[in-house]
Amino acid sequence: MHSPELLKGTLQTIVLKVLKDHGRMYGYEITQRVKELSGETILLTEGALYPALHKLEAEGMLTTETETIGKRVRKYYSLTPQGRSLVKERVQEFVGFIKTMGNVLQVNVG
Amino acid sequence: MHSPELLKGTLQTIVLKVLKDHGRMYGYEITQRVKELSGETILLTEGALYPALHKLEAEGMLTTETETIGKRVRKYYSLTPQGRSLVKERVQEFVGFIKTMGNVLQVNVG
DNA sequence: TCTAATACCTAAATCTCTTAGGTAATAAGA
DNA sequence: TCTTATTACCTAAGAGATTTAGGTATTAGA
Repeated sequence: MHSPELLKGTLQTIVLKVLKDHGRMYGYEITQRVKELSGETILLTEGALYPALHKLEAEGMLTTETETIGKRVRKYYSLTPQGRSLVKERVQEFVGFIKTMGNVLQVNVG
Repeated sequence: MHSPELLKGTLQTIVLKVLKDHGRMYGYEITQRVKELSGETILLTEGALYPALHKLEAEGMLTTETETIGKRVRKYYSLTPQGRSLVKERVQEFVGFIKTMGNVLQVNVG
């Protein structure tokens, strides 16, 4: 597990990008996908994830559909057009930040 | 200016690394050096910097010497041996985090 | 002489996240 | 069949790092 401090501020970016690449996903699925992509080092906590999803939905970045599998309910999230723009923005922002940090820390981050 | 959210958790790493590369520095000098290295995009706030320096000093990572230039006081910070170890650790941690994020976001961060 | 820059500092508020709790269905193993 | 782990959603209190906003004072420049 990475120092959780570094993760701050990246949650939205991660969620949006994973949704863009994979399409329609539900909350629990997102945590599993991120866990896998990160080699078990990024373990999203539900206490952070669900409020983040709700916030993005309230802002019009995501839409939801509820599906019932057996008696269990799943809430699927998809990007809206606005959400798609936001992903690009956030990812670019992150890449820019990394380049800057590479200069400041004098390290190769490639 | 980068989204300040991304900066969270990186302040200590930045301060330590800049001190390692440049040697003995005072607070204001650190803000200016980081500003310069980052192409004016990382502007450390004093409200974050000074408490961070004090904390690192209290933890034995930094030592201080006060110097008076005219009537103005400067407080110089230097890394202790422990501080030197911490820099390596923090920078490695950051680089690892970036690599992981590269996988999660499917982007080239080099 | 007024403002900007240099130089230090603290404290309240803010924001994000962790921790810790709650509910419930399904799968797997003893 | 009983128990535990996993799946699946959620909220709220607390913690921690940073911003915002304030304070003091010297020096340089217009």
